[in-house]
Amino acid sequence: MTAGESNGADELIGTEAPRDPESALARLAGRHAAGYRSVGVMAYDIIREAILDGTLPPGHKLRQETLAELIGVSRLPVRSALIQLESDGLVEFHDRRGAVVKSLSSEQAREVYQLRILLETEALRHSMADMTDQRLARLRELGRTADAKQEGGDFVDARTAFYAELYDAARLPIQWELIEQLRLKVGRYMLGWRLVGDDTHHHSHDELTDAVAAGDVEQAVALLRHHLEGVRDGVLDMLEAESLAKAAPTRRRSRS
Amino acid sequence: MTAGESNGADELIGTEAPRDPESALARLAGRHAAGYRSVGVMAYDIIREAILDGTLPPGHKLRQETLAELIGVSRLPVRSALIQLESDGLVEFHDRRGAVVKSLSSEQAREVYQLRILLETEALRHSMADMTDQRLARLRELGRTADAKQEGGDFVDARTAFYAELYDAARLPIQWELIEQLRLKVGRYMLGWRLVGDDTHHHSHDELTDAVAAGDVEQAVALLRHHLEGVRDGVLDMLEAESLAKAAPTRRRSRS
DNA sequence: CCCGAGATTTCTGGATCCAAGATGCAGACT
DNA sequence: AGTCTGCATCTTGGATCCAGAAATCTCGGG
Repeated sequence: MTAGESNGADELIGTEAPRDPESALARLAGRHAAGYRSVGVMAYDIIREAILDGTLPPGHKLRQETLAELIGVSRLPVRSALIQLESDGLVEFHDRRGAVVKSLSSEQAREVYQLRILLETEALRHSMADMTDQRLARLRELGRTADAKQEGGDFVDARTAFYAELYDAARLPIQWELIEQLRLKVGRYMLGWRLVGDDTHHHSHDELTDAVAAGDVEQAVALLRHHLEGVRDGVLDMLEAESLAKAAPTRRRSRS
Repeated sequence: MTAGESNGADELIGTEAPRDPESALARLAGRHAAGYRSVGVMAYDIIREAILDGTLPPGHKLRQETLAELIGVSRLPVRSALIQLESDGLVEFHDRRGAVVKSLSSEQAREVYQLRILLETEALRHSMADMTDQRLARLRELGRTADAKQEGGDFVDARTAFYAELYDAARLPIQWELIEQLRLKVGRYMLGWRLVGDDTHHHSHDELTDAVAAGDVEQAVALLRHHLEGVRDGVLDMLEAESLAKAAPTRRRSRS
């Protein structure tokens, strides 16, 4: 690609199809432009978001130089960010050959959801023991928001807010941290979930809130488990589709 | 026991009392001197080990310059190491004021062990479903080693090896990763555990191996849970003692 | 004698520069 | 003609250098 067109490309791309990571990441960088204490965490946020929303697909090579100039900083904060992302399990370092976006195998996805079910149902049990009306009201609100946003960019954020509120009553910060880690690992694939999810789950957050409000622990746990299993299956389908697409890649037509 | 005797207690804890982190860390650096692909991971290993064996106590300020020249490298790989250690939950960054060794509150310790019980008993159940004689033999060996080493530097390593072998049959790499994270958080306090641990636990690994060999899942799970609860109580006592010691600090003699 | 404001000093965070290793291509040899 | 080896280039990893912010120390005032 010629350098002269990259300026215009930024203008043109308004659709949600991040064809080339270059311009898409530049837009992300623009949104995150101001108000950061250190550019290191800014770089971290930008790259993390880019991985999570699919701008940087699994397997993508992450060249420090490119990322640095796209974000508008030096290579050093990029390196910091990549190190953090490695600890988060989102990228993978190959010894002297740089970092790539980690991809998730079906087995790993299965294990992640197995663990999420284990940890989140446990958190739910603890949380329901200390539920307050006030919290319940907030939960209701957040649940409706999460159910409403079946798609869109802040789709994942809405869910995160709901579960954060739900489990927060348990006052188990380390457990929540682990849950967040696990959610992060599958976050990139949750975006495509609505593509395969059926209507069964469309009100799951509200239903769950009902069970919590009623104090029916077993029902709530069952709903949560069922919900997670549903999402898991969706993610597995997504992974399946993706591996198929990789096996038979779409033909790319040469540009004019 | 009075706080004034805490000096003597330090003698008990270790063969060598790491009075000043300087020289102790320099020795550590010497042991790790050679055979690393990158000095960044070397710095990580050294600092991590220093935190885990108590050379760098909780609350200690980690000045990059000092660490760098002690290890014998530049500040940059030290920064990388600190970032990784932050993700591991071992150090904590204060915005523009550098990093300190994270300390563990009683509540956090309790939560860690609650989670370890949850995750490890689950791993044990899965593991026992796929146990082989070969693995059992190795387990027996490692268990005896772990039981034998009630003290010493590689005390934690022996236990890690045992549990790694025990849970490995389950083929749950992510779950093991989480368990390792949790063990890391309390690793620094496990060193002092034997001081308060009673004889009840001295053969716990061997007993556990027996139950696993017998295929008695519930018995094995009960033993594991009991063992972890015992360690937890020891760690809590240790934390209690440490907070007392902090409240009544050792008298400081003026330097020459 | 104590408290506060300012200056100094120290330390972190970022940028630029340098060296070492890996990849890929081209040429030569079998 | 195919393959192996050597060279050029690219990219990461590390070191030194620079700027900004925070803590401390000191001096002056109350």
